Amino acid sequence: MKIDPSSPADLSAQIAQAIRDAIVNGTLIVDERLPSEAELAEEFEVSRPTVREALKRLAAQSLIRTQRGATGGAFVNRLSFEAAQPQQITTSTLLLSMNAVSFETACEARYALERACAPLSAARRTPDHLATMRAEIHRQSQPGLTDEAFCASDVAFHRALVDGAGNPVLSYQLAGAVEAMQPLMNMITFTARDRARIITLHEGIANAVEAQDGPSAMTALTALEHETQTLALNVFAARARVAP
Amino acid sequence: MKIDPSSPADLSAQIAQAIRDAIVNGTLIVDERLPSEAELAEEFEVSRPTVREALKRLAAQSLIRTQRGATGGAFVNRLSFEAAQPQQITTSTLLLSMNAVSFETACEARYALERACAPLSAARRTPDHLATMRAEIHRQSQPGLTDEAFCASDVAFHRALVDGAGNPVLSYQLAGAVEAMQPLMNMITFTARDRARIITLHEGIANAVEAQDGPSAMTALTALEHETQTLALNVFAARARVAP
DNA sequence: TGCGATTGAAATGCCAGACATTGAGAACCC
DNA sequence: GGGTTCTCAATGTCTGGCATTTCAATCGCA
Repeated sequence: MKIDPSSPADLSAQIAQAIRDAIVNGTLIVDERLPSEAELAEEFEVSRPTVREALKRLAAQSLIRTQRGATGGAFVNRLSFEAAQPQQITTSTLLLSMNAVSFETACEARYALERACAPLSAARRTPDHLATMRAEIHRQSQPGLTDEAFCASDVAFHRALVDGAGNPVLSYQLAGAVEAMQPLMNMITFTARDRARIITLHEGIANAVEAQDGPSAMTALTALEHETQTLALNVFAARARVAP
Repeated sequence: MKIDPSSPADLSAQIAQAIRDAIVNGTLIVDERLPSEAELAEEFEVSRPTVREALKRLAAQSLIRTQRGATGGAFVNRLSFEAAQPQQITTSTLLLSMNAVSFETACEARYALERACAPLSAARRTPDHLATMRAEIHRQSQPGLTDEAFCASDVAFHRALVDGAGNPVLSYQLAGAVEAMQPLMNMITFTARDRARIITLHEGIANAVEAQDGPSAMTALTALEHETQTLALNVFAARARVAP
């Protein structure tokens, strides 16, 4: 592992990249302890603060964890889906908000991905997943629910659907798309009639998944997408008329 | 923005989180300049190295960029799909390798997601996307191609398919899944007959997309998934017999 | 001999101060 | 007016040090 002191890039960035490469290509394995900060500083011929900046970069990506004390140090982290999830959601949220991604585009992507899960979820869902879906539908029909709570329940419902596919890779990818859309969804106010229609569609999805009928689930998801798109269109149009 | 000096978490992690929150909730907007390191140090009542560690954490996630010189400083980055892509791929790759995700699971997820893109891509693909797909098919049929090059071309083919959907959110999510699988795919050696079958299936996909026939594209993708799974199964079984 | 308390060492977390380098604008000279 | 130099603020880096945490070895005592 070597770095180029004359490169225009920061030394800490180069060091971080060198260690990252070592982790990705398997030179450093999970739970292995890295040399101490002082040793790394000597190896790369830089000072300790520079090494520390590099290690913080890696810690920000959950690639390493640090432990204090005599047997402490920096250890290669086993990157878990749970640990990677929040970062992916933050990134996805910012991508949507900073790139002026339209509601339409985000919504289309989300439902396209969900339809991909539907057949698998229909085939493999456990009673647990079904119970969660039914519970969230019930919550959504409670009167007096705020729009935020309604959206949160909606997310929980869809996550149960996705998790039902029993494929962690799918769950991971989908969670980013679904959760990242929540800020956009929260911009919508739902009337009682809107909610009723959505709940009916949710019930259709739950029924299809319970009957292990993948195609029906996909059809119901398409209907829900159409409903959501129409709803958003109306809300945004109304808002444009009031405050142009 | 305040931090808790008595918290068990690192000060630099707390500071990074505080700034991250400010970016996500819109308190800090794109291209806005953060206070200088010295000012941040004073505001949070910590030293400058601590502030720097926090900033490096954010830089590692491409949330900020720094510029030297008199008018320099740290600026909120416009997070682009292009900048987020490499990080997502690194994370996905490590998730697969560190969590012993089976080839079967990863492959299933990948093709499920691609099938989600197929109808959109069939409807919207441009001549450019079609040309790329045809070009990659042609490359794959070259004799003497290494397995790595064949896989790389395979990835390029599928990326063209996904990009054809014209939805950046989908492209972003899919790129992670497709690219992260490359190391797994590279473990497979392809015989000439394997390649011929794959190329035939690729041609079927390209034809369906050209004819704007979404359902056929999905069917062809399913066939390709089945082919890939069978192939992998045989390769791994053979390997297990040779070196148990 | 056995066990608890003490101490030592190693590591990270944090700080103060300083110097080097960079880059943009201001001031200056021709 | 145009090019050149100067200035200065900001980041990048280093030195040295202290604080804190944690484990392990050692010591003391029963």
